[in-house]
Amino acid sequence: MKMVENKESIEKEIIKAARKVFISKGYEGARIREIATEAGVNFSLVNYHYQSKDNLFAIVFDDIFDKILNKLSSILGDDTPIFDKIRQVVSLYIDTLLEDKDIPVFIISELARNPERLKKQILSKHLSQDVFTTLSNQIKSETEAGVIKDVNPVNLFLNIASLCIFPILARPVAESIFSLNDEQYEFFLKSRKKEVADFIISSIKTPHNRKEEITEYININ
Amino acid sequence: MKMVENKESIEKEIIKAARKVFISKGYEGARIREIATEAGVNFSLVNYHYQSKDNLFAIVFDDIFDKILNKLSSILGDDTPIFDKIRQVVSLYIDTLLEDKDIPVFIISELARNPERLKKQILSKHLSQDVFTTLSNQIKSETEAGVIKDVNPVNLFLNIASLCIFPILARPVAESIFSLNDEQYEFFLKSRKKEVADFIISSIKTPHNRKEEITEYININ
DNA sequence: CTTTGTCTTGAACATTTGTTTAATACATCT
DNA sequence: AGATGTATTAAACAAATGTTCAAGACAAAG
Repeated sequence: MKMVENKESIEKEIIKAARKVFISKGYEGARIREIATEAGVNFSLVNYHYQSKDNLFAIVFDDIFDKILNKLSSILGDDTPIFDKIRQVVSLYIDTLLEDKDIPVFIISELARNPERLKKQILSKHLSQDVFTTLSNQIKSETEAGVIKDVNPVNLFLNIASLCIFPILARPVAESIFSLNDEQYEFFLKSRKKEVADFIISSIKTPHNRKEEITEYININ
Repeated sequence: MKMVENKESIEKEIIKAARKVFISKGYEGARIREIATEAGVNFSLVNYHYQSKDNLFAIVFDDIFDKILNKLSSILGDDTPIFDKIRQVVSLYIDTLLEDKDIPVFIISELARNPERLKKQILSKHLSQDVFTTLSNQIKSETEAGVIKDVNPVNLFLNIASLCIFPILARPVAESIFSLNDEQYEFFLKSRKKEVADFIISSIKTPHNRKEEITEYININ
C-alpha cells in the first residue's frame, strides 16, 4: 500500500489548475488535458483522482460558491448597525471581487448553463435564505426604530449587489466605453467604494435623519 | 443559375436558429448540428451558407451587440432633460432586457471569452464612446445650470447600467435567495423601474432642488 | 432538350476530447 | 527479498464535432 508523501499535494495541484482553467474557459471551454498540463501531471491522473470532468467541475464550483456564501453570511449575519454594515459589505465586496476578477463571470455563466445545481446547493445548505432573512429582520427593526425608511429588502439587497458586482462583470465594455486600461479601471472601482455606500445609505435614510440634514442646511444658509 | 425563392428565407432561418442556440449555449456549447436541426435544414447547409462556426457566431454576435448600442445611443443621444432621460433609459432598459432575458449573460460571457472582438467593434464604430461623450456633456451643462450636482459621469453611467442589468444577470441566484419563481421575479423587476429611476435621480439632485423638498417638508410638518 | 450554375444532401475525414485499460513503478508491510 | 496495493504512465477507444467533398436535384438560360 503506497502512501506517497505528495498525493495530497498532487490533488491540490490538480484542483488549483482546474480552478484556474474552469474559471477562465468555463465548463465547455475547459480541457482536461489543459488542466493536467497546468498542474504539471500526466493527464490520466486527473481522471484517476477525480473520476470525471463533471465531478471535478462540481468540486471546484461548489468550493468557490460556498466560500462566497459564507463570506456574505458572516458579514450580514452579525448585529452591526445597518449603515456600518452597508459600508462593510460594499467595501469587502469590491475588494474581494477585485482579487479574483474572473469569478463573477464564471458564476453567472455557470448558473445560466445549469441552474439546477444552484437549487441543490441552496436548498441543501439553507444558507443564503438565512442571510436574506437576517437582513430583512434587521431592516424591519431599524425601520421601527426610525433609523431607515420602510424599504423593500429585496430592492436594497439587489441594489447593493448590483452596484458592487456589475462593474466587474462589465469590465471589458466599461473599459472600452470609458477609455480606461485595467489599472485605471481598478483604481476607479476602489475609489467608488465610498460613493456606492453613500449612494445606498442616503437612499434609505429616514426623514428623521433628513430632518437633521435640513436643520444643518438651514443653519448654513 | 438557380434562383431559389426561399434562399434568403433559409439563411434567415439559420441565423434565427443560430441566435437561439448560441445565446442559450454559448459559443463553446453550441453545436452546428443543433443549429441546423433548429432551423430545419441539413447540417451541411449551415457551413455552405456561412462558411464556419466562427463566422456564423460573429454575424450573430455583432448583430445583437450593434442593436444594443444603437438603442442606447438613440436614447442617450437626443436632448431630453436629464431626469426624463434617466427615467426613459431605466424603463426601456428593463423592458428590453426582460424581452430577451438570456442576452445579458450571453454578452458578458462572450466578452470575457474574447475581449478582442469588442475592441474591433467599438473602435470601428466609434459609437459607444460618442454615447458616453454626449452624456458627459449633458451632465456638464446641467451641472452648470444648477439642475444636478457635479457628479462623475462614469459613476452615473455605471450605476444606471448596474441597477438595470445586474438583476437580470443574477436571476437564478436572486430567485433562489428571495424564493420567487420566474413570473414573480419578472413582475418585481417591472415594478422596480420607478424605484431605480427615483433612486438615481435623488442621488444627483442639486441642493437647490433639495431646498424645494425641504420647504415642502417644513410645510407639511 | 441540353447546358449551366446554384442549392441540397449524405457520406467521409481529420481532430479533438473525455474516458478506460493494461502495463509499469514504487513505496510499505510481512 | 517478496508480496501487496496504490500511483503513474502510455496507449487505445469510442463518441462527438467542425469541415470538406462528391454526387445529385433543380430551376433558369440557351
